[in-house]
Amino acid sequence: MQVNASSDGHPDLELSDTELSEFGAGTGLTLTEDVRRRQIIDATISAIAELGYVKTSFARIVERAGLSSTRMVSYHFAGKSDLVQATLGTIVDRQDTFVGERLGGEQDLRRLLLGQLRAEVAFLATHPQESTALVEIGTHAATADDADVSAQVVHAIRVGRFERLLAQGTRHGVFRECDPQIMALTMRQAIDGVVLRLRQQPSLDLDACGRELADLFDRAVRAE
Amino acid sequence: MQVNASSDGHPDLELSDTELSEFGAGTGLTLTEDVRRRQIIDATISAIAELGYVKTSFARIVERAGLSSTRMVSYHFAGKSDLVQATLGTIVDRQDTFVGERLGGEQDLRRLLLGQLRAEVAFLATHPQESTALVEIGTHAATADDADVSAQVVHAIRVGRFERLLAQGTRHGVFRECDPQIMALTMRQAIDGVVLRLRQQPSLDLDACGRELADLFDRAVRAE
Amino acid sequence: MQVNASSDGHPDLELSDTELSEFGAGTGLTLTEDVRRRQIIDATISAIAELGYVKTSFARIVERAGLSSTRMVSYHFAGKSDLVQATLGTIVDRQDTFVGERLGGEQDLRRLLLGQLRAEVAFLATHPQESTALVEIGTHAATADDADVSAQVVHAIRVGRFERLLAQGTRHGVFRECDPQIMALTMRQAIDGVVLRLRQQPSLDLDACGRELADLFDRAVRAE
Amino acid sequence: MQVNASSDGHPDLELSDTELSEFGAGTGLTLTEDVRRRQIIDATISAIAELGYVKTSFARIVERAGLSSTRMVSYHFAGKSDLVQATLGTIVDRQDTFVGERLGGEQDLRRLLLGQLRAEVAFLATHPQESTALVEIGTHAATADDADVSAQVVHAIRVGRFERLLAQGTRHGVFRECDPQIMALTMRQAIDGVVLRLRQQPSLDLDACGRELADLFDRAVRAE
DNA sequence: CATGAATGAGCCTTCATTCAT
DNA sequence: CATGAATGAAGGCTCATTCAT
Repeated sequence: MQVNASSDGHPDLELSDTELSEFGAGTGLTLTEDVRRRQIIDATISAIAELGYVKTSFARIVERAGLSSTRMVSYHFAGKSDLVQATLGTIVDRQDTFVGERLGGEQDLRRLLLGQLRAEVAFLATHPQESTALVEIGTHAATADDADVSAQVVHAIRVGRFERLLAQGTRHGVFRECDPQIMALTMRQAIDGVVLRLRQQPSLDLDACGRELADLFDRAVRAE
Repeated sequence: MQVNASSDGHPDLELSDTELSEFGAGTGLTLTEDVRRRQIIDATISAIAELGYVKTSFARIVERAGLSSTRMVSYHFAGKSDLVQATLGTIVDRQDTFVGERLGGEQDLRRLLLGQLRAEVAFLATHPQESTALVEIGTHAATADDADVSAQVVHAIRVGRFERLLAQGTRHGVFRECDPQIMALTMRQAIDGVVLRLRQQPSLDLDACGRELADLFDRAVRAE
Repeated sequence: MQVNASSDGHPDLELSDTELSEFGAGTGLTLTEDVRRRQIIDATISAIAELGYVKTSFARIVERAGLSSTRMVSYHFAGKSDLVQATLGTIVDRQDTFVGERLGGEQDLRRLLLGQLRAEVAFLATHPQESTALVEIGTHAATADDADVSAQVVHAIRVGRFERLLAQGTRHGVFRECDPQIMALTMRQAIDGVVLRLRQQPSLDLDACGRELADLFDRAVRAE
Repeated sequence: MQVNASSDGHPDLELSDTELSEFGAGTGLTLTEDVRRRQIIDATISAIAELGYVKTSFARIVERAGLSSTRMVSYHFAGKSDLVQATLGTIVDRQDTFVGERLGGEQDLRRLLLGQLRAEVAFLATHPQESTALVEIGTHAATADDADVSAQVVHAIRVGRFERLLAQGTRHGVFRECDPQIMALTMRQAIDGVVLRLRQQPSLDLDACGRELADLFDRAVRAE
């Protein structure tokens, strides 16, 4: 994955889906993933999901992974930044796989957009920890210059797909004229809002949420 | 701002909005309690906005306020939690005042809802630091059980108004049937998304954003 | 009261009962005691009794006294040391008065010694806070060179009486030959032990304790 | 030392008594965990003995141990509480060993009781720092609810043995009928009193003290 | 007689990282 | 491949005291 390389016009948020799904592999991981790395990453996901990004430290991670010392983490990852990046990549991969299976070879742009929305909410239902961790990482990446992962990257990954679908749909007359950046961002934020809500209200009916959001944005984008 | 109600007027932050910001750095003067608190709160807002919630410490705050030691902060506030709470209250007050002036005595529910949306985006244009800090505080309040401010409180403040307007509008047939919780949450998240976006793209046309969001949600909620 | 001046032979622990009871007055207090000082001292006693010497700070004291700021304490007392000294004096005065009334004009040395023992335990029953605070102050005075009150002074006050009675009794053949220092110290510690025990076992039968201790030391000191 | 039982053998302090005290200051060497812990504990004992419990901080401890930073302490111990607990355990172990050697296989209850008394005073003569630190820890454990070590535990350790010997002796008719709690507590306090006294009067003849106390309690408990 | 404001030093703890095997 | 040991920096907080009215 190359963050700054893009195939066509848009400023700096253009990453093909193929490139994006390679994100998790960037540090040398292959299909025969290092078991230790995976163990640590899973512990990181659970820690971030349950403690929040801020309270997640090497100490908390090794506790969950049942490792002997924090040295284990810094041995397998270059640093905190690297660990977060790898964790982010892993989550994105899993979500991509999940969503990809759901969408199949769907070609209709409208069904593709709304399907993406609902699939991401469905992913939240089956992978609450990954989803929560993803939002946490995204949120904190946005904060500081020396953040552990680039805000640009996370944003591109998480908003880009919606943006491309919208722009394409508008060009084909499927969707009305609108600012795809704002609309995509709102979609992203809407899903993340559900993630946040789920924390305070674990009984939340996610299926209904998915339908509600799909309906909401269907009305918001459809050509008149 | 009152935490449990929808009306205005925060218990201990009722200072007039006259300018106090010129009380600057390291004068050595002993200021009156209220002025000092305000000075510290303003430094806190700017610190959170620029550094993010996590990197904002007493040390960073006193640097910005030009105070002698971090002791100054813990002298005027019971603790970090108290400071954050007071900061939150101050920001919400300022936003309430701003939005209140914009909306005037507007009675029409639709114009009230869309006006609230656009006014909050307008507030972001004139008060970017307050807006950013507000999102940061809200985000981190959602994280941990022992957060400095209650997630419930922040959520109620920031989402409640939209939710009430939506429920009311639906009852009166102005808006279509929809889940007011999800819709209100999405509005909240949409605005916060713009705040986040502004950080990476300071040239963002906020006026256009406001219109875009108003249009988006107008389509999403209007009775058919 | 003059700590170092003594009327007769023993090294540095000789203070007449009269001198001792003036201890509390040494800082200018008269019968028409300053109300504020008394208020602060009482708050100090209760704080030390309930929180322990270590956790007792100006902040805790003003809380209990309902005063506005710690400045109130440092205004009425030269410093922490002065406050502790005055508190110690007040407690010793109260105990002296209590014990004095109990012993009346008793002349018999054995009854005087055992009566002192039992009276001090009785004081503990009616004045648990004063007693606890007294032990706390005594204990912590013994610790460091720059302690708030001189260990010598506290020791002289609290052990001296027993020592003099013992020495006198031995001279008159009422008590057996023994080291009056060790014996007096043990008496002091025995009573203090009851104070400590009372904390963990508030249901303790203090009357029985008093009898038990009196019996114990009666056997320990009586001439054979 | 086992907290809940009367026998010996502390769970994690079973290091042999071979001399390790020459592992001195700032060698820069990385020592094995156990040795480092012992070094820190010894520094803690000396600090508490000389400065008192209250003034003993991580900073004072690392000074004495010649370590580079306070981080060294929190690296080897879970926290202050853990350090105090380990220190307490170490001291009790040393005293148990010392007293055990002195008493040998003594079976006679009276000689066992008085021997215990004298052996503890003898321990004070050879291990003044341990003894002083022990009293300091015990005193401060008794104070607050969130003390570093439980008052119950310390009391059980330090008074329990006397109490059991007394109860047993009374059952066998060796000692008179008396309240074993009060009597044991008084013995404990008597020995602690000598510890306190030694601070102010280092020339104290501890051998004489031991004899005096043994005589005192022999008279106090013997069957008539 | 009383008060508010300010202060520097110290506390224990947690952090991610580096140095050695 | 794995580990133990060590580290400096920073965190929020409490302390008794002093400076001004």
